[in-house]
Amino acid sequence: MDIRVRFAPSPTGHVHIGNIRTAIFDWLFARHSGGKFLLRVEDTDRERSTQAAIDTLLECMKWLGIDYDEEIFYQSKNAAAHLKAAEKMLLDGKAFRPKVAGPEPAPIIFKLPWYTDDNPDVRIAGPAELQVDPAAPVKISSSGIHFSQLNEKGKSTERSASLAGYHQLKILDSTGKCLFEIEKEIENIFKKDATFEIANSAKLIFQRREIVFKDIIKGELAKPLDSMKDLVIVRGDGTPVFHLANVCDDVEQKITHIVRGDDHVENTYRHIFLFRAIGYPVPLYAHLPMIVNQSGKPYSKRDGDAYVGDFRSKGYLPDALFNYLSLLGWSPGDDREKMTRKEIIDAFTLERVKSSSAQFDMNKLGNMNGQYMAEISPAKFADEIWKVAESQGWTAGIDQVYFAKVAGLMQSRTKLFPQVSAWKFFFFDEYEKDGKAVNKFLQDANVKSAIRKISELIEASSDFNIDVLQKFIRESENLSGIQEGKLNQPLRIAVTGQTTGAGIYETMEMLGRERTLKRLAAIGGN
RNA sequence: GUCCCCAUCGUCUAGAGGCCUAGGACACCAGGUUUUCAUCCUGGCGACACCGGUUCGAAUCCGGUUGGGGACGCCA
Repeated sequence: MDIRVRFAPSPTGHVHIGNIRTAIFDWLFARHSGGKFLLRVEDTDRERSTQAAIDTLLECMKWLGIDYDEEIFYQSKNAAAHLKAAEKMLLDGKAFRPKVAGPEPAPIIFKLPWYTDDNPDVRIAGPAELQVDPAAPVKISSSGIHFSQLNEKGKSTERSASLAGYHQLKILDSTGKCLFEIEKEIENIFKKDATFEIANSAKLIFQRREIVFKDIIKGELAKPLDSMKDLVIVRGDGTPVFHLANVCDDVEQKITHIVRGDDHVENTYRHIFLFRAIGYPVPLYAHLPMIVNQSGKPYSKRDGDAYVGDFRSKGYLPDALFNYLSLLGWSPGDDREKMTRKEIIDAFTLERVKSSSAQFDMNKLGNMNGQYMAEISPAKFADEIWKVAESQGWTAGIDQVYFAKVAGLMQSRTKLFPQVSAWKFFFFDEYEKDGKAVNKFLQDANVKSAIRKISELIEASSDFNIDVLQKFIRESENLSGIQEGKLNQPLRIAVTGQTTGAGIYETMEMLGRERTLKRLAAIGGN
């Protein structure tokens, strides 16, 4: 079989981390199996769909290296086919237009089929009974069954469902007397539009049927038909509804496997009927567990970090994010975590996807990103980080060769590209200083005089390199009675304004004699 | 409320009835390397939600309880 899967986002906002994870799993499955990965933009909600959202989606996919096969399929362009399918169902008696009061046109409603003997997805679950509120009549018509149930506290709640779930229905009153038998009236209901209102109903007994499918990830999933309703497939205004469009397009695109978030499980039960009604084999399903945020809640608009673009602008590497996301709800089965794209593709199977939800962990992503960062070649690192500095707008007049040297010094302690902004002290005399650290380390008179001594030693020397700098610092420490090494941190703050960074001797050497002396003089005083 | 789903360290996970005294990773703690910082190395802390059942044997199978999530639109 030629495997064909699709990623079908609706472009109504930014792509968030859950969406893109779905795309990643779809893509991984397609690439692993040698099938096709198709992109379908579900833009039937014309009011909320925007071109900007489509653009950012495409950009995020490209950034993460998720490529797609064939042309992008725009759902809105296939509306005619959706409507045609609905008309056909109307003609075949699989759908109907309810009578509506008022001038607005009626929608088209798909009717869950009454006769399901030839439908392998429907099975008999056994006899069932439901207590109903005798105060409210049970209403039965071609548009379904309507009744009220009493809860423990005696509160009455209304329910309606498709007739399809109520085979062999008998309605009994409180004495057990049968008031209605559905099999006797079913022809009248469907062919002659007969309606019934049965007062004093106390109990419904019927043969329960359920719709079943085998999910590749979750295993066998079933839902009783008596808890399902017929569904609108075309709105009163004549536009197709998601369910119809989605299924028609899957048929159109010859989709064989549907891999999507498990918030769609309930839709699947209905879509299976739609596939059958259209006469297309039901695809195989795999429902992915959700990703929840760091508080364990589903992602919502409030989770600023959820947008894929944010990860990019914060400096995360696409390969790191991809790798991390692939491990959310899936694992190769051994202890590997950091894996190349190819290793992930080779190891990926839907059967190994977990069925419980996974919590997003920034710490782990950060660690993963660090591992990828450490692998970047110095040249590429210098190149990438230059671009970031450029976008931060402070590269004018900076020598790129010198910049590359600084990058080489700083690479091992850079976790995220935007941290480059802390390097300005290498290039400018104006830079941010950590005021607290200055107060803490540079107030002591003895330290100041020791720093002054170092300046003198540097000035008197013709050499300026790591070795002599280290020697001078030790010498000054000894002269001032300061423990060896204790001058390092004050010096760092004096020349960089920061408490962290590369080795202090290397940093001073990189800065050069002139700048170093100038900054030391500003502290030690002369 | 009804229906559906889920449940192993704080987090991501390994685990297909005996290889489990439950393994790995992140985080955390301690020590070491780096005369700073980061990296790195070593060690430590730390979980089968609960109750029953099946079995010689259960994290694993079954039932129930609890907890969490999802779906119940002329949104997608």
